[in-house]
Amino acid sequence: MHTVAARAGVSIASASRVLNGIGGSPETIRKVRAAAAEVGYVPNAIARSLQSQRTGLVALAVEDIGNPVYVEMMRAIEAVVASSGRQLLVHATGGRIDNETALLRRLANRYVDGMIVSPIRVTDDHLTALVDSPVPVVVVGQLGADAAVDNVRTDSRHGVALAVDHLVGTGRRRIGFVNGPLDTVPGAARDAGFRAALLQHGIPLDEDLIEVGDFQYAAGRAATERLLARTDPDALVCANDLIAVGALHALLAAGRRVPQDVAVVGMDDTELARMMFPQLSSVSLGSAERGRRAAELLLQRIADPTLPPRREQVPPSLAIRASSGVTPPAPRPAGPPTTHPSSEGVTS
Amino acid sequence: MHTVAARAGVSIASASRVLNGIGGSPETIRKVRAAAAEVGYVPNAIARSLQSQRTGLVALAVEDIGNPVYVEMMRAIEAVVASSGRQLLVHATGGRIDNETALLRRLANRYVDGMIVSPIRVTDDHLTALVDSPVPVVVVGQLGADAAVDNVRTDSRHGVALAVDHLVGTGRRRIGFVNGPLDTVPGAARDAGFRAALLQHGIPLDEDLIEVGDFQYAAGRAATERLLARTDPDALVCANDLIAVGALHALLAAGRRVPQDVAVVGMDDTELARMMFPQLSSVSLGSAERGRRAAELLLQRIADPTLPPRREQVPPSLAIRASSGVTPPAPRPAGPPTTHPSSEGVTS
DNA sequence: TTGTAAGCGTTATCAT
DNA sequence: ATGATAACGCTTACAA
Repeated sequence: MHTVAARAGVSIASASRVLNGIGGSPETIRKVRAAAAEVGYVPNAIARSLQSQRTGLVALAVEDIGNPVYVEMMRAIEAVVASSGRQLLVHATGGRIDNETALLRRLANRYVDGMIVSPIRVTDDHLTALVDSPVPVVVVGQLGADAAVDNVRTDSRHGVALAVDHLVGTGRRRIGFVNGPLDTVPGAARDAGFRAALLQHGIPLDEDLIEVGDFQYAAGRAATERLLARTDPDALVCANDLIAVGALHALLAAGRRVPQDVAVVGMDDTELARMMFPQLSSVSLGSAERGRRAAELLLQRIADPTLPPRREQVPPSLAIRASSGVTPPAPRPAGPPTTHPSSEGVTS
Repeated sequence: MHTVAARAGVSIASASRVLNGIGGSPETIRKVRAAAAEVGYVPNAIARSLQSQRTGLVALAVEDIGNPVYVEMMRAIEAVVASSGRQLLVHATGGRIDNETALLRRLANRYVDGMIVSPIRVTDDHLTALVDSPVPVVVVGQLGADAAVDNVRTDSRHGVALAVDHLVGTGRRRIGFVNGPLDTVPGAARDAGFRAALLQHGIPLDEDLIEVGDFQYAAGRAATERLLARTDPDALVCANDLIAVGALHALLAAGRRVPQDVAVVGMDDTELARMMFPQLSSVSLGSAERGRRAAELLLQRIADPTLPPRREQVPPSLAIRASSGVTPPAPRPAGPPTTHPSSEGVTS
């Protein structure tokens, strides 16, 4: 900038004005533009931000970008964020809470105009960092009732209940549950939901039917193998779709037919559920909708930081597909996946 | 900072020193720390970066985070980047080139210490932006031979040839090709590779056997449906794994058995290929390895910007699985997916 | 319209 | 060890 101004023979202020398109005589504009082009001037966004107190950047922190549920959430967020002229940056924390806190510290210190965070583990320390963030933060996921942060959640306990209701309603009684880690917020909520749902139906709890792994494909498969080695379920509720796909593999490898011998229901209702054979029934937790709302809350708060903390809730719903259908499916799936899965109902 | 210094009754410089852990008498340290805690001081990273000329951030721009190949690449990059104490931010461009250029302009202007970009379309304008970037940039993907940018590539033409060789070698003759858009770099390269490979084997080209869509699941399915409506292939090469999954659905829906009637080979060899029934053969383009190398090149260049432009190449390889096996598979897959797919060879 | 100068929030240099 | 003071690169009153 200094160089450009000198080269154009004008003051640094005039150069700045021209480069920002405000004012300047035709002659000045010409000279400055020429000088800028000659030296290949590119503005330093950091310096500009120091002055303007904004960056035009918004960040999203999730545990695992490999999980399609976060991809869907990200897409919904991106659409909203882009409409405000900002750009979205995503960071995968890998579930390492120190990493997440570090990110929060670094990014929230003004590198971005705001953040959306979807933590699966949340400590006090972490919560403090969220609340004290210098830039607006919106949390997607369960949070203590009194946390003073904008928050969009779903009711995953109810989501699990939907799955159990459906399975019980179609005659299943030995219902297994393949969950993620219990020290995570979603893992704990789903565990509680599963136990409550069985109780609701008067089905005695058999701990052998509950198995825990990570929220990932390989872990889901391994967990299901352990479960099958010791007991014999007629249905499996899985804490997310990645686990459900792993369970499907384990079941088929063990010679079980799905859904005839064992029905499978996943959670998150991602594209992955529709990609499988048989297509997976899955509980939608409204991830895209939660993302969209979180982004809107964030934009509102960026516009007006004095807003009181808000909380929104998106209800779960169940998409029933072949993996838990009551009619025996053909050896191979009958048709291509539909674009709008929830339109498929159970046929009985 | 100003406030903290005043409150502690010391100069702004002393406060800065204490907060950065350099020097200060015990008494000063105590006072400053106390003052900082009282007012809830958080450093402004933007201001710090203006001074230090670094942010500790590295960005990765890819077309579509929903594509598992980019997830794998991202994980490899993240591992390297994290080892340098930096954090990785990802941006999905959605293939919109203006978006990518805009991102480049914004981020590369010092918001990040460096960028890795994997463009699927590249215009002159775009290339200029890459070359002129104020911060180090590494490109993953094909680029003009003379582009003065660090570049990690694979040979996707050869990758397609591997697939065709394998199919021809197992007796297939009517080999179809479901590609992505021809106006993308990978789409064009794969198209050329397919045509060259057929020629190599003396198989006459039948344009009916070639179909084009997007690099996505739904597009792959639709493209395959169009192809099946007009001709009758005994094998299908797909330009990536998402397309291959779509093709699998279209084939099964049309009553074709895989691999007995139609063999299917995907590309990218992502986790998705191992998740399907039957498991998909796929050409690995070494995405994780390319990511890892790109990250290393970037760190080197950040450390020494005077380095000459470098170019590295990662060879493709073929993982053969059930979808193109010559032995008729069981109605259901025989076993669970293996962690290391390339160890599975064809059995005949 | 144009130039001077005062920030934006830090860090770093240099006397003291 | 500490305190002025000058950067860092830019924007923006305010005067001229």
